[in-house]
Amino acid sequence: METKIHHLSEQELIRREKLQELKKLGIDPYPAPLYPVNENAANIKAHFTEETKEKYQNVCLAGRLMSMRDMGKAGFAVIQDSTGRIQLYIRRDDICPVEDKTMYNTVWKKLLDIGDIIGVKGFVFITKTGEISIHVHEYTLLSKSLRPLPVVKEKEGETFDAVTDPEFRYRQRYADLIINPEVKNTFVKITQIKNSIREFLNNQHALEVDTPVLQSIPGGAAARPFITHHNALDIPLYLRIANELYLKRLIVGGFDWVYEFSRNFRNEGMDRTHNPEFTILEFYVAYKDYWWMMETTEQLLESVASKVNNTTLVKAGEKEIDFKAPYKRISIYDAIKEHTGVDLNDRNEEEIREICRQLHVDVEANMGKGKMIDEIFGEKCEHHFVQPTFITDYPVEMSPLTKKHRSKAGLVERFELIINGKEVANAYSELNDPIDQRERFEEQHKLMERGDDEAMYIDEDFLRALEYGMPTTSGIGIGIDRLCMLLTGQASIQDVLFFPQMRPEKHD
RNA sequence: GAUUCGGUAGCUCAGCUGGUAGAGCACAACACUUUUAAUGUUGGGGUCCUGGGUUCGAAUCCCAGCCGGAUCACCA
Repeated sequence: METKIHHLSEQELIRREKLQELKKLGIDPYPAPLYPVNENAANIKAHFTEETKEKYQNVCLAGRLMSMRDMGKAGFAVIQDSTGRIQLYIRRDDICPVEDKTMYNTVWKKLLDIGDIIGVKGFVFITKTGEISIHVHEYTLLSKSLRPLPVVKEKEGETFDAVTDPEFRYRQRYADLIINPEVKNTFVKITQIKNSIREFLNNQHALEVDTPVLQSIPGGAAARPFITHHNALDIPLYLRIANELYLKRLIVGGFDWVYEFSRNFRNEGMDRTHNPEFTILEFYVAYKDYWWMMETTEQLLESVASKVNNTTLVKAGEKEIDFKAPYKRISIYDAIKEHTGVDLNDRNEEEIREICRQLHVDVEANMGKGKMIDEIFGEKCEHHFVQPTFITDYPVEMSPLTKKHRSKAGLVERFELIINGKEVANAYSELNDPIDQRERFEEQHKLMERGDDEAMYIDEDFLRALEYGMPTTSGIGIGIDRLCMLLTGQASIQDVLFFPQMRPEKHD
């Protein structure tokens, strides 16, 4: 295990020597007993005053040493616990009231390092310069750190030597979290967002469920799956690209409202808004349609935004986005008309192909009508929608799981929610006609035979479920990572995932 | 996948038209009992991403590769 020992830097070697010194002094650098913490940094800083100081005569807290300033027979240090940072004041003669000054002169001043985790007991006071601090009368080493922690300094809100290298931050998120406190805040907020969504849904008596991640037919979306193999069954299995078909089976089974935070896996490119695994919240509600779903969606998002940010406004670069309901609704044809001047109503495939040529939208020869319309929208319209906007009534060819529009031929009852030029949600009135569904699957199957590797498989079991009868249902998928990016002001999906996918590091 | 920018000490970075590597912090030593980017003095620390090439000589120029970011393409 120590084959790398000769690659250690000077500072790492010194820390290992200190480790041995500590052991020689009878100090266990990784002690087993619990440490009786009774306070934390944020709490003390929020509540300590001259009036309340009696309550802070005997505090015990633990954290990571972030800076040390020795001044001879006394010194200051800063520890960071899960709530924040607080200063310590430590004096030799408090720590070592007797002749032997080892615990101060040797252990504290020489053998402890930035990055070590220690526990302290003492009382809270305010220094001459007004800093709430802990006057330490006893400390305990709780974990020795062997790797130098990048030191980030700060003065009057200005940060010095911040570690900004994205590679360092994503590969060593543990270190990123220690030294960049705002990163931690982002992830705490992400959990608040998810909790707040759960609260909204649970208040409406929705049921949170779990459905299979390993699926023998990867359905519910058009995407390339990851494939794996089950040894005992000797069958291929796919990591799910969506959970839609399973949630609909549960609607068939008699639940009125089910939801799941679905970790999905898609074997596709990666960039600022795509990670191979990502999270979609899907929910399905019986006896509703996509108009109802638009209202519910805008209520949900307004409620979540105002709960986690105390405002419905968020900044996205230069732009300001308002999550306050209601959101603009526009059909995809009207959106295209608005931004290109072209009316696509009643146009056939060849006419649309010609329009694409005129608009300089690149289309392939094998693209059908629906796909070309989607291309025009994506290229000419989508980026214009900065404020939350529902784009409605998509062409049927793009939507094999969606109910046909109640009054517009060739279209389906579907909407996408666009925010800041990106799709955040996709919803529809669910197709519940088993015969129509079978035909749509068969069309997909033909596409697959023509080589479309994102076409859907025919899922016989799902069809069997629909044949028992599924109520009219509306369902939605909300891209949680993208929503979190918006609500936390992060520009990259890597900043809302603790451990974004990276190429493996080479260790020699 | 394409284009582009980057990779130098533990961290942040400098290093020009080629001449054998530098700062601040961190680290080590000494001093200092209310400091706070603590301070003062002294010192140690480098596979300049990797491999080739050009050259008397390469961190620097050229080629290939690895890793990362950004933009584009595909997608959510």
